[in-house]
Amino acid sequence: METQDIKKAGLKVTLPRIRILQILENSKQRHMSAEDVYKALIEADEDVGLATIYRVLTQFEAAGLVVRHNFEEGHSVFELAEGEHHDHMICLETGKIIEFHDEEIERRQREIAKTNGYDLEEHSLVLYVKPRKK
Amino acid sequence: METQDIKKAGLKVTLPRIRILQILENSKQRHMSAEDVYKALIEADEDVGLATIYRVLTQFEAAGLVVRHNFEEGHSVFELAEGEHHDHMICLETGKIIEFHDEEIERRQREIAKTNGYDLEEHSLVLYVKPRKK
DNA sequence: ATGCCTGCAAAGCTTTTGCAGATGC
DNA sequence: GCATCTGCAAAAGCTTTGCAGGCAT
Repeated sequence: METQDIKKAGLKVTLPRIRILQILENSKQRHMSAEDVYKALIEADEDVGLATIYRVLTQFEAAGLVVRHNFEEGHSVFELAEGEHHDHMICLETGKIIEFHDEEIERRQREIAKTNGYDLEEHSLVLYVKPRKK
Repeated sequence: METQDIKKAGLKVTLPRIRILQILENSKQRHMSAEDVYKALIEADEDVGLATIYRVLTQFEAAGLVVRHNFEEGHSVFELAEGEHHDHMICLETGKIIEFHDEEIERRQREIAKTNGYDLEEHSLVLYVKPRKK
C-alpha cells in the first residue's frame, strides 16, 4: 500500500504523493519522465504542479522508492524500485526498453573495481540495440 | 595533425575548430565539458564563443572525432576518440575517472542482446566506485 | 565570389527555487 | 497549531538557434 511506503520514507502522506506513486504503479510504461507523470495526472483529472512532481520524485529517489535513470541526455526517467536490480537494453528503432540482469557481468564489474583498488558502489549499464536481421 | 582530421570530417579548417581540437588533445583532463573547453580557450587567450564550441563538438561527435558522455545529468562531457573503445569507472569520493576495457563484459553484452533477438549497436557502462578499505 | 562559419543575443528545455497559502498530523 | 507541503511564477543551467557579418577556398 502506497501510504506505508510514503510514511516509511519519513514523508507526510499527501494526496499528490499518493497520486504520483499510483501513476508509477499503474502506468503501462515502467519508465516515465517527470513530464510523463504530469501528463498522466492531468489526464486523470488530478491537479498536481510539475514542480511538485520533481520535488516528490527526488524525495522518492532519496528514499529508495524509485530509481532515476538518464538514458538520454536532456531529461531523466523514473521507475518504481521494486524487485531486483537490473540493467536496460534500449531498441534504437522502436524505443522499447527491455530489462535484464546478468550475474556474470555483475561479478566481472566487481572484479574490475577491485583490481583497480576500489569497491563497486553502483553502476549504470545500458545496451543500445537494433532488431536482429537474420 | 588536426587539420587532416577536420578535413576528413568534411568540415572547413577554421581557427576555432583547430583550437578546440588542440585543447582536447593537450589538456590534462581527458573528459571535458563544453564549458571546460571554453574556459581553457579563454585562458589561452583565444576568443571563441560558447555556442561555437557546442556546434563544433557536436560536429566532431558526428564525425567520430570525439565521444560524448553523459556521466551525470545536467551536462555532457567530451573526450577525444582515439584508440580503443573503453568504459569508465568514476570514483565517488575524488571524482577521478578511470578508463578500462573488459572483453568478457563486451562479449557477454553481445550475447545478451542476441538472446533477446537484437544486435548490439553500442553501450554505455559506468562503474561508480569508492576507494577500497582494507 | 559563394557558401560555410562564427559570435552574439535570444530562445528552448528540463529542473530548481522563493514564497504565500494550504494541508496533514 | 505548527511544520511540512504545494502551486505558481520566476530563475537557473545547459544547449540550441536566428541572424548578420566574416572567413576559407
